[in-house]
Amino acid sequence: MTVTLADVAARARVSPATVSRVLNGNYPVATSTRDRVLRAVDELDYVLNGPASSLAAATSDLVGILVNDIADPFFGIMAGAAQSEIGGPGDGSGRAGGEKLAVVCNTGGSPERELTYLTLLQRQRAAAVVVTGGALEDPDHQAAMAAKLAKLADAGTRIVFCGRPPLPDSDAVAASLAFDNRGGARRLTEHLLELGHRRIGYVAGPLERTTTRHRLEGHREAMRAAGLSGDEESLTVHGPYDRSSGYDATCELLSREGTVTAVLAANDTVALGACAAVRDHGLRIPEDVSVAGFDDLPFSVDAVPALTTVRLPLAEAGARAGRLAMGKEKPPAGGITTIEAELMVRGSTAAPRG
Amino acid sequence: MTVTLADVAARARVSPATVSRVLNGNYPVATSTRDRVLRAVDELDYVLNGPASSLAAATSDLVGILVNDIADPFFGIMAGAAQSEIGGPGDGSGRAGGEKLAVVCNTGGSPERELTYLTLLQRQRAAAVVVTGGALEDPDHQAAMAAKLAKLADAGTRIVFCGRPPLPDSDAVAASLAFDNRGGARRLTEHLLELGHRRIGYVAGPLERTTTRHRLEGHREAMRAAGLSGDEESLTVHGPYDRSSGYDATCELLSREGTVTAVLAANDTVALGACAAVRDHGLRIPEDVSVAGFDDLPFSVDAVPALTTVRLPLAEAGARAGRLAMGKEKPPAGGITTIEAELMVRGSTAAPRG
DNA sequence: ACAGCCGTAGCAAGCGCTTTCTATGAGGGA
DNA sequence: TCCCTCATAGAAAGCGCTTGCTACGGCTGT
Repeated sequence: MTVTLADVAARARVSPATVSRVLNGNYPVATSTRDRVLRAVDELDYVLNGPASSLAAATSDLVGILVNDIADPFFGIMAGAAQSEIGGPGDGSGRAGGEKLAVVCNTGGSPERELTYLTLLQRQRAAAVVVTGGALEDPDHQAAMAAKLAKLADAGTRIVFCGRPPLPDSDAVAASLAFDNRGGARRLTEHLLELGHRRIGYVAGPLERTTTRHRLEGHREAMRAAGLSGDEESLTVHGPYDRSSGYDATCELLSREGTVTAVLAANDTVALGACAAVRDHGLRIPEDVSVAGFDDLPFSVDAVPALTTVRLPLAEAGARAGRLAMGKEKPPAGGITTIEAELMVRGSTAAPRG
Repeated sequence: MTVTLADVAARARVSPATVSRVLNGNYPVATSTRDRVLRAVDELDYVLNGPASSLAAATSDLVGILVNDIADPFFGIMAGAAQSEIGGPGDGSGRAGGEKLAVVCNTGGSPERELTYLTLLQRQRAAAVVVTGGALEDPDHQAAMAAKLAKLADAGTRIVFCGRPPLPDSDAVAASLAFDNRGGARRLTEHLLELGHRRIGYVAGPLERTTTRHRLEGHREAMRAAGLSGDEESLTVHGPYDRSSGYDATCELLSREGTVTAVLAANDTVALGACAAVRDHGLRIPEDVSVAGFDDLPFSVDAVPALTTVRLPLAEAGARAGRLAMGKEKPPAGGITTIEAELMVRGSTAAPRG
């Protein structure tokens, strides 16, 4: 029924070993032989049996990319960029050689699924894994991750973090690309402070995520530096990284006494919800309330008014992570790189009413 | 170095066969034996060798999801929904059993990559493949796809189309879920006509895609039914499914003589670009120009004004495709289902000025 | 002219698992 | 009491491929 290596060998009148070597192209094969084999492959429409070959060679061409939420462009952009660095052809080159199967796995932000996917990839003896997105700050989960990653690394899987802080005390991760969330949030807050804002609400992400904490810390650093550290608790609301969370949190912020003149959102999606809430309260942006986001996703420039935010070079980071995963690029010394975040000042922030 | 089935067997003092059976759970094993084996698995931290097991069983637990653009939430939402139906635990159930590895592959809209990914999945003997997104209308590519899919189906891979028109003359595809793009576009256009618009610009997607054609056809049907079929060519501009295409096309539309009073965009992302262009021309939405999108992506409701669009039940469709791929749900008779599109009238459309 | 090499190709031994077929022991019916 | 049956476990034959080692010519060097 299905064509095997042996069939190709028979048709090309060579041994299976030779066919294998032609296909893998790492052993000298005479040109005439090679041509004969290739022709046979073509004529029989032969497709290598991946499991068999992975078993025999003890390696596979699977590369996994873990994301928290595949419906969120934040991850989509990184994953897409990584995938194009990893994927076989289509990146311009010819047909032969390192055709990796780059696949993205959606954890939905769930720690169990994260671990499960890692196990599944371990099962498949994945060649590499790119883990994106902020980590959970639960020590148990961190330990479980570290253990799992160590095992993967042991088995020869190259591991790269992208947009995720490095794992402490672990040499399993070949390279970590972390965004400067803290610095970005600090600069964003400083921008607001310079405009004259003093009461700044902060709609934070879920409590137990590193990304959330770093951004919040950056924000508070700036506030503290300006001598404004009193109302931290009452001006911060936590919620998931989605629009409705931004809406609800902003409603709450606006209803508290001593109303804020600006709202900083955990990310651009949350900011969109915040904008809606501000408007539904009959307030104008930025005249009555300034709003800012984080990430600079493509839609942010199209918000009305355009969203002031912090740009994260998602595509570049993803591409770099892809290259690192493929071993096309050498990891930085120490394995850790911090990627700068750039403040994008646009129409949604202005001086508070005077 | 790495733990194998035999190691587990030795530790549990049973034969490898028994361990295998415990792990696959489809053969009677005494409870005491099972417990012993499970304990050994745990103690040794055993992880099944996927390739080996796929090779021996001639099946794998890989399920591929092909998308055109992973950075586009249109695909992200479908893929995410499909993936949660397919993925192992985390969907609430316990630990055992059908833990499939649902992975999404990003074709970037390139026909070659589409085919390449299909080959790669064929190599891995994927259990199922979900193909999303509109198809290319190139006969050569369609034929190549049909051939490739036939081979996959032959090898036992279940194939499901999601948001993609059925492949003619092929029984390789187990089920096709197609969106009613034509009907949606028709109703959207009718809405505009009822408001009194007569000169309606259409920013279409790339020429050679089924989605583009169907939406355009629906639009023109409605126009023709209203006796407005003269200016079709001059009122249509084609471009990719992205924001800048919407911007550029709308600029062009607005600069042509006999300016349009409404712009219909190929999808919501394009509509965002269209809105920006309208604004940059010093025109107001919807007072001067109405704008409408398609898909009803999450951000559309947050546009200002909120975007009139056509809702496609992406999550439902994706989930259903996932279930079909898993064989959890029986394919409809004939294998083809058309999914209705719902008109969402919001603030971005209104009657043209007087 | 002969030994030694290099360039190629084949042999055969697994890789780690699944699964068919067979073996064994404990009960139960006659 | 003996045989048959059911429940459970093991033996062993692959699944299709890779790769270390061996084999075989024809060349080169002396």
